[in-house]
Amino acid sequence: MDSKQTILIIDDEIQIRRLLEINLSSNGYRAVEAETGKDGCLLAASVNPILIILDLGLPDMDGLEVLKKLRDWYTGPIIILSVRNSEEDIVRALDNGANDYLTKPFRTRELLARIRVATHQVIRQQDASMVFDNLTIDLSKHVATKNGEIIKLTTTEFSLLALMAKNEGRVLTHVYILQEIWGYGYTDQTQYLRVFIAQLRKKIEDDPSKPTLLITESGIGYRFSGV
Amino acid sequence: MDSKQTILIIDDEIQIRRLLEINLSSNGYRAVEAETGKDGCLLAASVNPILIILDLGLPDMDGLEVLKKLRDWYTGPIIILSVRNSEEDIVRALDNGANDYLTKPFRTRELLARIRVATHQVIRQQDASMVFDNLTIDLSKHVATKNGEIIKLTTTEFSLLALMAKNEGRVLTHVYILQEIWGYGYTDQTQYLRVFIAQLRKKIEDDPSKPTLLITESGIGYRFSGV
DNA sequence: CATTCTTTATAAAATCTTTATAACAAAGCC
DNA sequence: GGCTTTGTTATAAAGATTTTATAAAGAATG
Repeated sequence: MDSKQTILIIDDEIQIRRLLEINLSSNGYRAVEAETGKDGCLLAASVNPILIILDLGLPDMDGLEVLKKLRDWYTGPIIILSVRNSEEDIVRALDNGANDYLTKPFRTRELLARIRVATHQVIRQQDASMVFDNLTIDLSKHVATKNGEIIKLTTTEFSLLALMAKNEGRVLTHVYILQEIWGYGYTDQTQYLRVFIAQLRKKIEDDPSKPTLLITESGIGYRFSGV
Repeated sequence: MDSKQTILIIDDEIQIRRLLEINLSSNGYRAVEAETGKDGCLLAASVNPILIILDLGLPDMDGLEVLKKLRDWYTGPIIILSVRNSEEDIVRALDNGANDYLTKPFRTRELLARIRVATHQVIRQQDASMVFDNLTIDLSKHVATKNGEIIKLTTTEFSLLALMAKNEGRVLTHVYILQEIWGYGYTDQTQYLRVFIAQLRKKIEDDPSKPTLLITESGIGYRFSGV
């Protein structure tokens, strides 16, 4: 259940990328790198990073153009890393959507602190709430309610319910669910799953003996039905 | 009261204040000035500025202390302006709630651009006072009351309560709370948290053994329930 | 010195894992 | 059809493990 936060680095200097990669990954982030502005824009769309570090001196296109292009859709923080030190460059970058501006050579620990500041202040609201009839599941608040009342769910129960609900209508196999919730070593522990499905049904079904939300697909797995 | 947005300057150098005042007011802001940390904290509470510019080298108290004091309740952006240029100072300020850090001498247009960035991205929390049934929490006055009577809370206790209440209904993980209250080096000191939650419950819950405000989410963290 | 924070110890509670057993359904056989 | 066999699922409950609550002692702070 590991989900490291991804930071995208757009810089053509291999040394800078290497340095950043080491520092970011040792601080719990996952670093994804792009050498050109074009690649950077494409990667940003596919990896959905929590933050982008952008060099202004790219070989293929002007950094400011990359910044504007990213800002067309990307709402997360963008930190500029550049050798350009003129006030004009800085002001222009900041006024075009950059959240911060550091000049090269930069200090690693300061950059990390500025990354913390930038990622902290943004409230990233994925549309994290799902509603099914009288059942709601709020992924960001980590809370589920039935008929308006909070249902007490353990960590594993909540993860399982969330996984099922996120795949509403789709049959998920035992193996798939076990992998997602318990991990790779547990794919043959079908009994765990049975126990937890029964547990969940007791908590969310109107009549646990006649489940309408967590449907058994015999021989295959389970399906969440939101109707 | 005019409609201009107020920026609070806390700096003991009259030249800096004069310079900032001219630049800010010619850019549509209203500048309010304080010479000491103490005055700054008081003024911040009374004028409710959209942004605070804080010098770290104040005569009466350490700038970092002022920053921490402000951050107990002030949720708007704080930009540090300081002659101190060491990485350690910068990182410490940023990790203690500063949104940006500029070294003196600074460039006016860059500062203005950074002010624009900071004021744009922050979603301002207006209400400095929160009411839950018979419990009230006043962030700016730094006071909590229960059934009208003031509850004596230590700094850490108050910060913890305020953090929980600000995120009412949301489950906050141990790690998140520890980071917010104690800082980055304390994410595995879950025991601290337990001790302080127990302490708080004794003070704010009707029956500490059956908490209704500070709810345990076993294996995850805690949740504040304002109902 | 009093207050607050940190650390330790231990009891209690909650959760997860494992086992046991019952229920059910489909398939094959007499 | 009725019966057994076989494979699958449901559920309760015991045991093991993890997590939490709380008091209290020690350290630091002012």
